[in-house]
Amino acid sequence: MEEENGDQELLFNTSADQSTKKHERVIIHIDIDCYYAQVEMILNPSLCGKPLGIKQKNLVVTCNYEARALGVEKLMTIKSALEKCPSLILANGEDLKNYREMSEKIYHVLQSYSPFVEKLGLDENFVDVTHKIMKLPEVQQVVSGHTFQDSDDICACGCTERLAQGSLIAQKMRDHLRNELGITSCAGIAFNKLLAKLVGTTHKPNQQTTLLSTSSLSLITSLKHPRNIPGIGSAINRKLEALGIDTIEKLQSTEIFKLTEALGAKTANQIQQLSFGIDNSRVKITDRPKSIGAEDGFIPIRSEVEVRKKLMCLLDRVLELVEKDGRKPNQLKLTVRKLHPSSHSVRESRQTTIEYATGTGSSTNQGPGDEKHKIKLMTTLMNLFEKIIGCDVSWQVTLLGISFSGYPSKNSESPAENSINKYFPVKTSSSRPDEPLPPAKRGRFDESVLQELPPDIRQEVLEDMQNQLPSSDPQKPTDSNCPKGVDPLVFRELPVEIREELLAEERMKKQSNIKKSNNLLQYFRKAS
DNA sequence: ATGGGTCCT
DNA sequence: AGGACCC
Repeated sequence: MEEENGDQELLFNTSADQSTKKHERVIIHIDIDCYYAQVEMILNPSLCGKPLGIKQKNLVVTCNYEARALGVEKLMTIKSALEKCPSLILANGEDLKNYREMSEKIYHVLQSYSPFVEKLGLDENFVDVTHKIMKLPEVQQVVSGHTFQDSDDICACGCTERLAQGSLIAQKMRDHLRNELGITSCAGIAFNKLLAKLVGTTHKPNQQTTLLSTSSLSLITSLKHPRNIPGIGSAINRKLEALGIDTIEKLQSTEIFKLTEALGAKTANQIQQLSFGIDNSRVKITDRPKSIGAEDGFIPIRSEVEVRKKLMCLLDRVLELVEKDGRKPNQLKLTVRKLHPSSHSVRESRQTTIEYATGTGSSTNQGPGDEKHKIKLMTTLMNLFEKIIGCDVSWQVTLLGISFSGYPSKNSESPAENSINKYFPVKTSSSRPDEPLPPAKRGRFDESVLQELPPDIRQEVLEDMQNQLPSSDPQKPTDSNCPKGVDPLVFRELPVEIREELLAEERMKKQSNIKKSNNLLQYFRKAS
């Protein structure tokens, strides 16, 4: 069972730094260049070559590179953008329909390279292509595109070749997007999601960059400020600043208990790992949306008549999306932004269960049939509105949002005999509860098998694989999984990379019945 | 901010 | 239901 690479890698797992299975995965992050602007230029090619800004309300939310060359920046107000660049052409980007459509086309192109595609917003995708990496007869280490900070040393785990191959796949993806959709993009290639995303931004636009594993600390510390790490937002940043932590290095070296005090154990560990470039989170296949909604912000309104009008408009927009989706939601949420007398605004929401009448298999199309339905929904929305406004005497509302959720989950309760087991009958949980899959076989499956499956079953299988693979599972929280035989108090005080290393070894031991422990763990064992 | 989304508490 | 994060 452990044919090729199993034994020898495990037996010579000596270096604390570049060891065995550290960089198993190959992750590609694809980021479309100035997304909204590109879509508008494709829809209206006469805009090409001219400075173009996309506006929402009184903001330029993004702009093309011609506009950037003239000083326009993202999130400028319309006013200051036009002062900077009087020749700026503006397109309204409040209706996301066209952007959603192109986003789905992009997703489908990427899916043709790997089933493991995760969307982040409308213009970014992570793709896990680990299973596409081949053992090549000859050493092939030509990287397509840029390499981040070329360095001579080669990681012992063999990831250099894998990442080089990943860069070739990324190049093919980007060529495909360009040729089929006319879309230019950037790509980052690395062994985890964090680093793939970060390295992709080092050469923009329309370029790609590969991070070799030996440069990962260099990349992450080049960000300088913790706030620049995806996953560290404004709230965490405020707390870090209260601790005087304003560089990545300080975040790396802060005692974990200090971070835990301020942020809780889970977040503390997560962000300290991020500060070392460690990110074990999986690429999660993006399935159908869990919520479908629409919002509109506006100058303050004060009457229920106006609220009703706004809600009718929003409801029409969101019902169109829900109808297109085809599923029947059973939850309806209203969110309201109230302008508080004091000056700043507050969002509140109320949710309720509904019976959604139109949709799926019904014979009614967009007809008078669902007028009654809309009226019912309007009634429940106004009831929710009252719950929020309630006793307020002179309220002012500056935003309304409607969102439908609670869609049926495909994986309903008893898949017992019918689905996965039919295709993989022998080795599911029943026969040998504690026997893990051989490491060499994990993550490598014959895709032709997948192609044969009915689409719904295929999705189920892929999700199942993702959920079962221990190799790339997010780290379990903290001290509770201190390795066996190690003093938890000692464990807790160790630097995060060492803890990571110990936990990785612990996981490997559980997976395969390794006999010799020529590794870090033994040094931390209590004498027995 | 804008108009969306996700997940965690 | 709110709050954090992402774009």
